[in-house]
Amino acid sequence: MKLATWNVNSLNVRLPHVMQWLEENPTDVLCIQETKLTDDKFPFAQIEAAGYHVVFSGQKTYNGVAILSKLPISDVVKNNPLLDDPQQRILAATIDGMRIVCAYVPNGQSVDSEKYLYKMGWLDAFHSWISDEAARHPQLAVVGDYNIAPEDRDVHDPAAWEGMVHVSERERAALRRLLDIGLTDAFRLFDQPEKSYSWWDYRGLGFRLNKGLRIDHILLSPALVQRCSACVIDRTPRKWEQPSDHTPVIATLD
DNA sequence: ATGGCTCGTGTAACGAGA
Repeated sequence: MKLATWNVNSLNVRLPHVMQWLEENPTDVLCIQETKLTDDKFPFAQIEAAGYHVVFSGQKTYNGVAILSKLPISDVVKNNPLLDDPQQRILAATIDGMRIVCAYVPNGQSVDSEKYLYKMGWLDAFHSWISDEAARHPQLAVVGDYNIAPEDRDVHDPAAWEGMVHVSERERAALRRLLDIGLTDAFRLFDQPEKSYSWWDYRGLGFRLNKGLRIDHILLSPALVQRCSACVIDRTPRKWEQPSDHTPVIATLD
């Protein structure tokens, strides 16, 4: 089965891209971030017509997450029960015996901002909750837009980005703590092309010059690592007209 | 060089994203 994550930067704008991408790339579970839609405006009918079950949790203007699945979805949890967070950034569900967590980690804006403190506190609570989920669910996948580039090789210009939000040591340490629970970055299970990124700035020819960051991740528990035979980033939809600034990451689980 | 582009909101700029 194929499990994918994609920050679509407005599902209202990107629904045609999602539909086209799913047609061309048979995917069993797709986790979406930044739907930017209240639940009453979520386009569930179009998605169901394409043969998917779907659950979603959104709000006005910002954030919002969804899980699309060919197989039925059960035991849905919205948000981290350990954090009182008005922002809709987390959706967890059980599909085909796997526990799937779809997460949109806060951006953080800049290391000296209030939003950075919110990001760090959010990640701390996320770690506590995911520890519980890992203990409860041997087959666990924690996927989404982490807004953290794990290592310098995940950054197009590490010198220019040193200490900045998305690459700061505190953020990287928070991500390593998640891995220390027993999760593995599926992308690094395999040989990958150099300069592989999942996000490129809209400005300044970011994509054409491959000035990107790898900040979208699929983290797998040991039982799912055993099943994982591939993990790739699909740059194709970033080349389409009016693209999201992120592009899908896909893991194959046998 | 602090901009560069794209969203939603709401119908003009502005905040946010990364």
